[in-house]
Amino acid sequence: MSVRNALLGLMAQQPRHAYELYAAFGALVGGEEVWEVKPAQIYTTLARLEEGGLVTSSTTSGDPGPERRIYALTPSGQSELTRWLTEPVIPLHERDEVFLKLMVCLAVRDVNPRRVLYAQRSALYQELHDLTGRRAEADPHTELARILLLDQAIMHTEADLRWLDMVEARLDDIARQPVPQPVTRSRGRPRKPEINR
Amino acid sequence: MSVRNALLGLMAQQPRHAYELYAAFGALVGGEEVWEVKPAQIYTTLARLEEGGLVTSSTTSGDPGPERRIYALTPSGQSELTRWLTEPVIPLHERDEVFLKLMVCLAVRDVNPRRVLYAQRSALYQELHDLTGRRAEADPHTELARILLLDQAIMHTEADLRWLDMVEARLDDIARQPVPQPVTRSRGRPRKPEINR
DNA sequence: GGTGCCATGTAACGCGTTACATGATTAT
DNA sequence: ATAATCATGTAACGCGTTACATGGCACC
Repeated sequence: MSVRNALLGLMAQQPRHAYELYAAFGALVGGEEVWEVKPAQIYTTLARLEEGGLVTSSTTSGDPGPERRIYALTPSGQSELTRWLTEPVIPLHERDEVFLKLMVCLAVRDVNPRRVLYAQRSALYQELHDLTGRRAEADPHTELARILLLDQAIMHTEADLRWLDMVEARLDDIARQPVPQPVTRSRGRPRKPEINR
Repeated sequence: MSVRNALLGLMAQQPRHAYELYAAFGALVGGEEVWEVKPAQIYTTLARLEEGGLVTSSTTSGDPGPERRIYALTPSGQSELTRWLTEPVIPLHERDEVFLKLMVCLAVRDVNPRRVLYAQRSALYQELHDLTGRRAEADPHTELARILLLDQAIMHTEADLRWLDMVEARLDDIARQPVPQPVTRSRGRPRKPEINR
């Protein structure tokens, strides 16, 4: 979804061909390493956009160079772009993989939840170290995009680490509670099972 | 990816049929409203898991009730589950839609970046208010999953709000800088364009 | 002559979504 | 009766991925 709309923005600047969009996207986000997009995605996305009437393409007999398709926004593509820019993103937190892992651990009692916790924590510390290093190297004058993204990533990672601490504290709490029983599947007409009740 | 693996966990508890997995997933994450999964996803995911040899299904002539397929883990499904639980999640921050919107705004100069900023900020405040309200209502003794997830969401939202403040400060800074020129497409053999250099 | 970037795609798959269809059982 | 929930799926699409294939041009 994001890439699609960013492409609309780059075409709004001026019509471009596919590979140019690929390169421009990399430049927009501050380097291909930061937000990697595969060329294949550009081509398939452009095909869908054209199919949806948001862009049109005109073939140019390359001279010099190979034949290219130049993609340009249609009016509906333009309005789609401003719509995207205007409306806020409803954050889809609440869908976290680490959270799921912990819940599965508590339900399955096959792997110790602390193991998940510790593995995650050390991975996040590693990540934080890496991020702050890259942040320190970035030039505030020429690499605005990279700076903003790294700052955001650092803040999120710190928040994740604090959350892990909180989770561990809660695990300590429930360690002194009775052990939850695994769910038994009912026969015939099963009721909706409730886990860790 | 997450749902797939959580299903493996639920089947590790005991073999289950599709709708039971659907219900168990809802219970696992603390309510369907929290992490909504459509039944269709369960069925298609189970088909892929069986195709991949991670689960097997046995048909039971329902008596009473309709005919069902009971899904159970295979050894390779079991090892896949422990693999997932053991390895940490490398966080894919660095792919944020709001960041992309801001970059597109700066490049396109069609919508004011502050508009994006303010829309996002008020949406996040709204979200934060909503989350803290739900958090206050949750019962720490019976709704562990909901509590953990809400705490996480709250921390992330706060981090996002702080980040928006930082971004605004940086926009103030560059407002006193020379305006970046839009990229012109080169002819013949275009070089990789660099935006907002 | 080879390496590497420019440039264009296709095919197939994974995850998730919406929409649709069908029918059994249970509670009111 | 009828509404809700249980229960099972199919079809088609969107976004993203990996892998593969092809060829031009530039530089060393």
